Amino acid sequence: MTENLNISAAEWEVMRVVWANGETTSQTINFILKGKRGWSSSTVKTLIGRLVSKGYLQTRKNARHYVYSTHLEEPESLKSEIASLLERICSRKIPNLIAYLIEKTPMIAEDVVMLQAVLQAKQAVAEVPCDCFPGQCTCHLHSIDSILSNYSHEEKEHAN
Amino acid sequence: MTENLNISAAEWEVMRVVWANGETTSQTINFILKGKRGWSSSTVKTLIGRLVSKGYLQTRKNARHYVYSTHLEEPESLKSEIASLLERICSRKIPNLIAYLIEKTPMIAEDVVMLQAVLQAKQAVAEVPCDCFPGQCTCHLHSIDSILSNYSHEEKEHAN
DNA sequence: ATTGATCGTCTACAAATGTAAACTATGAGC
DNA sequence: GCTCATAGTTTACATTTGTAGACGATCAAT
Repeated sequence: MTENLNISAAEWEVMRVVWANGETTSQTINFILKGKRGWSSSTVKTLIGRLVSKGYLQTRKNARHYVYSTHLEEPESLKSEIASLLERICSRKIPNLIAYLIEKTPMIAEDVVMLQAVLQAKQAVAEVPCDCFPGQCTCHLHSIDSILSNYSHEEKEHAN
Repeated sequence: MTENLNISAAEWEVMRVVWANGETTSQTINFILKGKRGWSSSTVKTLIGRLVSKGYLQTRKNARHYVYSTHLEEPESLKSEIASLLERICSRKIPNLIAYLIEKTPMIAEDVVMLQAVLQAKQAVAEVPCDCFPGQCTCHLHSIDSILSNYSHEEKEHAN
């Protein structure tokens, strides 16, 4: 479901236009991104081209010219990006990050209620395993020093 | 507080080691990342060097060699990364993303309680403004078509 | 003092990304 | 049918990133 996309930041700007407008002409994309980012039409053409070749945009010939559309969903794509980011920290710390997001995101009462409901339904587990590689998280720190002292004299030569 | 970092994915691996271990020798970083990513010591050296020149790692000469440390905090750095990501969607949709994170993140009862408390304290606002550039979000979609029809005949020549 | 291991700096190079010009094909207006 | 504007394709080029070898300095052991 949340497979690895690779949509660069600049390409994402193009995707947003297509997500917001559905079938979209390059003229529209151009107009919007010239306004938002000051990009020349060449730049936008390149980005569209790359998205097409990556398979993230589809083209359909509409009379004279192409119309672009996408099979990707915006929310799914963002989830995929977020998921990659979250791999950067210990999974045990994710709830703290969520707390931070709740605090810093402005939201209306409905949103708060909705989140309360989600939390209400949340099934807790007995323990969340630390999924970090030893030495990259304090959960596992203990092992590192001892391992290191053995290491120094065996693999050094090949370490070069 | 959450200023723009630019720590690449590979560099982040090095930062994690320093965050987990505090003052760290290159030997330790090397050992851990050779294990986790199979990187040669050259690769790790380059990454350390880049982090030092970007000012994210500090060096201290400890007798024979350097010891690396950082002034950045891991949670702050991740917040900064997340914040940049969230600029990719309409701020009105962030609560949905938070809901998704709550659902998909495994957590213990304590975490759930903690989040409930945070939500309890959450101050809702009357309305969250859509901060998207017109044409990149359905909130503002209405304006685009009309703007576009005017556009076609004035700026086209310069748009080339 | 010489030698070798260690580790920091310099150089290298391919791939991805941001940005854009040049070229080309084609439909629309004259 | 000819010309021009529009928009897709190709080529270009600097920067960042991932990955690593070569070079150089220095401490430790002999």
